[in-house]
Amino acid sequence: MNKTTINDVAKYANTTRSTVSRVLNNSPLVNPRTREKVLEAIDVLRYTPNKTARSLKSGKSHVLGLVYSQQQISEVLMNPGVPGMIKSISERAQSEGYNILLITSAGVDYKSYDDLIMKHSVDGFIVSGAMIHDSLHEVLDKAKIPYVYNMKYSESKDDCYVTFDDVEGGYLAAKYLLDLGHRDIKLIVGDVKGTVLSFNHSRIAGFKKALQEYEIPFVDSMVLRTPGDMDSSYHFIASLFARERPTALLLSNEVTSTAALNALIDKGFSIPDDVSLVAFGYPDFFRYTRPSLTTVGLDIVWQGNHLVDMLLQRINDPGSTPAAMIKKPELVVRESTKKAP
Amino acid sequence: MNKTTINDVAKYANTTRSTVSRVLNNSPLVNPRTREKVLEAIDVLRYTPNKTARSLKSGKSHVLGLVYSQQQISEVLMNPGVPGMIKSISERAQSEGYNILLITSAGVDYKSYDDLIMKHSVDGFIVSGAMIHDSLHEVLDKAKIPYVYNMKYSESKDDCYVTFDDVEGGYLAAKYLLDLGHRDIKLIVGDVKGTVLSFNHSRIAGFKKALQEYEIPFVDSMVLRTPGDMDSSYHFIASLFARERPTALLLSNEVTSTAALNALIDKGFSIPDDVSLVAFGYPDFFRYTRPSLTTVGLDIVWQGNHLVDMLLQRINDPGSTPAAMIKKPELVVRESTKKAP
DNA sequence: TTGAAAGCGCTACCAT
DNA sequence: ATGGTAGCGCTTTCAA
Repeated sequence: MNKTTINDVAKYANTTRSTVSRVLNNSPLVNPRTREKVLEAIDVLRYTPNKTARSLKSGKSHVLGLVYSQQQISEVLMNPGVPGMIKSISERAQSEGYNILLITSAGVDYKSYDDLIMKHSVDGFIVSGAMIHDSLHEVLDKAKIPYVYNMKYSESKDDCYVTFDDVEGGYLAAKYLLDLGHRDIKLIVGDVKGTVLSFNHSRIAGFKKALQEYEIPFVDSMVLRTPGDMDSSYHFIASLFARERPTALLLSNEVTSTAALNALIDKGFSIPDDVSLVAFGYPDFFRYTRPSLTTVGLDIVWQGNHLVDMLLQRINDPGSTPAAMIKKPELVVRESTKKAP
Repeated sequence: MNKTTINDVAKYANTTRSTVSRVLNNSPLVNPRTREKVLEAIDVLRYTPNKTARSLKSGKSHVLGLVYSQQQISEVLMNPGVPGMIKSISERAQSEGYNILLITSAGVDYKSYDDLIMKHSVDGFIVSGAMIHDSLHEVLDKAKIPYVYNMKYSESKDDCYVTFDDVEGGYLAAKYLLDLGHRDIKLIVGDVKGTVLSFNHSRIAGFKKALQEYEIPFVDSMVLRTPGDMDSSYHFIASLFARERPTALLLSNEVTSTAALNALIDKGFSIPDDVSLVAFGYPDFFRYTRPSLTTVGLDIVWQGNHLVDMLLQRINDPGSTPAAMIKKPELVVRESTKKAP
């Protein structure tokens, strides 16, 4: 450990802690000559201020907690979109003078999670949570710790989140397929502990809206649920196509999309000749599958950056409730879609 | 912020900080009745100890820094293996009572990096670095901050790292292809700022060893360098096959492998009928390509766990230099390899 | 312009 | 078994 403290610097520069501290904090209340001496001392002694002491004094850690729910971490961290978000969050945070503490144990047991939150080691949380413990926001609110979500999580009006317009996303995708003449379309959504997540509800709504424009009645069997992991999804799609022959699939995430693609290829279906595929997710990922997939692209870099910005706003101006940010997704047409057969 | 401090608890329980502290730290030197009262106070007041204060006192932050070099972060964080490693590192660390601080700015400029290191906010570093600043370990050694690498980085004997036996990996892959009758094999390695990384040197050595067993002379053109990003690699492979027709490729990472796979498919080559492919990397990733790829699998979960363990050993027993850990990779045969045409 | 001193929340040593 | 107190390294009044 570098045991050089502010006192060592003061001694070397023939002054006191107070003055050194002023130099460190760019106070104008210090004689240029003294400042010189102090800076020299800092340089010679290779002194750097102890961040922990500063945190204790200021009550701010300049650390942001990035929370992944347990169920997310198992599948989703493998997900190509997540590292991109981690990267954008981390880099934005660092450019603002904050570090990222990665928290992946959330939800394992509630108590440990609570503990972690309450130890004051972070100034706020970015919660990336499909199925975060329900009372999480109560705990956070009670503790007055700022937080932001990557999706609309509760129905509470003053929720802070940065996410995408999934109604629009579902609409865009469905309309595109309908335009191509598809009529037997399945929307495949992830099933998390028996629940359909809010963004999937939105996509379903967008899907219905498009159907309505085409005066096609919605029937329940147009929306199918599958567990989120690769193998389950694979078998789900394979057995679906053993029974039925929809002409187009709307896939709600990267894992399901990959699984569907593989299952269809393995069963001898041709994409897009037999089936058209549209995937929701990280825009670039599906450039690198073969065939490349038409994608409702979610701009994860934008999301990561704004999650940080919004959280910092809440931290710097406690009590403020920044308005949720919602971005329209963009349809990227690639090789996996064509006119209905 | 939860402003409840140890003093509040002491007051509520009609005792002093000292006693509360003893209860918190499970000291036996406290009357059961008093302990009860204190615990009740803690419960009622929803008190949790301030981690920052503890860190200041103890000099330990219970935080581990996970450093990604700038050049890695741009491509490699997108890489499916990296999230797996983050996950395993993070979970192991948490189970040992440590948190992970994600540092992705390393190398942007050396000064900021140095700063970060010196602020004492972490107890040690896990450095995942292809091209970490050369003098990094000098800085760390001078500051007496423990660290571990995910690869053999310097030639120094007492280097701490957890990595894979890449000589064996190169050997396994080459031997397997030679056994299948391949004679025109190219080993494609990433070129990082004009340098071939040590693990690739090892793979080349393993490759040569296998050739030797088959009494095939090694020629330089058997090893080819490509920049690490997806698009460059793609064009590199495409133009290679415009000129030559090797019957087998050894691909040194996930990005290059994906690029090669796509380039070959797009140019109309059949895998494995025209070309056999062997990829180095995260074992599961190449299960999900089509065709799935024969892989020299690197057990990233093992690596992540042991990086944490080794770092904690250095932290808990300063001055100790745990022996490097090296695991033999495993060859997973899948669809991308067959007898030479 | 500078220094002295208090205190952030906690632990640990020394009394009692 | 318990309380008083010093001090971790820093910032920030308040005085000088």
